[in-house]
Amino acid sequence: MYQANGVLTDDRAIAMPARAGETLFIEGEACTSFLEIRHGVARAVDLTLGGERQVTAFFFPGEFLGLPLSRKHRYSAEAASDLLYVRHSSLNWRSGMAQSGEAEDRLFSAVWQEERSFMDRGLFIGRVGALARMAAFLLSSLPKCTASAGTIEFPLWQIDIASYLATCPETVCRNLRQLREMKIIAMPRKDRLIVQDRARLAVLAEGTHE
Amino acid sequence: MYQANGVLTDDRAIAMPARAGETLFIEGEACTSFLEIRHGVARAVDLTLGGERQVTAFFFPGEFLGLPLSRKHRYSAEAASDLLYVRHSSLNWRSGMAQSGEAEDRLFSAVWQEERSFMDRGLFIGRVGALARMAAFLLSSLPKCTASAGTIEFPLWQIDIASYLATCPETVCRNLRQLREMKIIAMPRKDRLIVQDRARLAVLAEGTHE
DNA sequence: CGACTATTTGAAGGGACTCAAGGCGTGTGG
DNA sequence: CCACACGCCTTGAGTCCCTTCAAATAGTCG
Repeated sequence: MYQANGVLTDDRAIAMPARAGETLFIEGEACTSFLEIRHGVARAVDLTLGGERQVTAFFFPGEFLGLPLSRKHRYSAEAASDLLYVRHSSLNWRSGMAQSGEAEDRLFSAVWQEERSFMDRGLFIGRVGALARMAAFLLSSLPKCTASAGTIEFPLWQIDIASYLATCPETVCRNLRQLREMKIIAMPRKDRLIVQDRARLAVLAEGTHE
Repeated sequence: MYQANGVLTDDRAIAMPARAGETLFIEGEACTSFLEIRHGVARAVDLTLGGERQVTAFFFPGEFLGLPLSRKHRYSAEAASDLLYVRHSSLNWRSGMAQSGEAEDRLFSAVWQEERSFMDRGLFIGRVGALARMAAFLLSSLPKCTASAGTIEFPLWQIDIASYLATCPETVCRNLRQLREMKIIAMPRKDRLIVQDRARLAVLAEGTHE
């Protein structure tokens, strides 16, 4: 089924479906496989000892998660929306390591993409003001979503966005409403989004400092 | 100077000094080398388009940063304190990739450590309450610092901590004072720290929920 | 000794969280 | 097919924590 030169990009692999909320893998579990998102969004979840739950990253179509950097999974992953994903064998990952050149570069670029996903969250939350955080998040995430004719599929629950942006669901709701009233975005459906004024969204993302 | 089996752990490598504030490498620069911290603390810095500056990670003795996952450095790094570090060649990194077994595991564990550093920031900032963020940060960072007889070297500027924890310097100062007044920590000098009540520090890190 | 930066402390104001209640959508069972 | 239950979204009001602004002190380097 798999070929060495297709470790990360075997289009013939069969995509598996998952319903929103379904668990994909659990922290501590053996790292026998890693995932590639084909459609929908997955979320990385971290539980602190006190029982607090945080969404630490979102993974969009084309992105990888659960890469076998260690023997056990380093975080838990769930379907944030209905999902299509491919489960790749970690064995092929290791064999691809032995190769050099293009195959090696693809592996590293996948690792960097995963690392970047976690790094981004810090950059978003680090901004002053909940609206700036929301704007920065949208600006960065929307290009990764599947879109058609300007309408972007954005199948995230506000509860997940709130946990990800370290705010409360009410604030997320109010911020989205404000962006709509400012004619910066439009939401024809709950899971559809249109960016009407990308420039002003970028200004908001920079924070309220001026 | 370097040997293949010592790609990441060549103790004979000569440690270079750097003064606090000195730039180690810059985002976008070619990835010809990566760094290992021997003494002191380094910081990863990210500049947004609006000129905002964020400290996105700290790197403590024994940790690696600037790993050559891509051709160009993915973030900037500076000395957060006076520093001793080793500059490793990225060429040796690539050669170590070809090996299997223990050498390969060490490489992956270095990558995971770097990724974890960025992930941790999100987990800290994600907590409710500035005191909880500070407590969680201390609890996680202090074991990585060099210590002797219970006194921990903690050479971080409060301004850096504030940027890292997405708060203002005044709040960092007030939180540290509060921790001192609660007899949870002591600071015999500005860059020295003693944990007097680790258990209560852990309670605070869980947040003010109950 | 003097300039600069970091830390400390105080006061005031605002933004986000909490609490509470109602509306909406989806899926289930009768 | 309809009624109901459940969870998510929405909206409002009040409170508190953190930020901002301001000023004084401590520390560092020349």
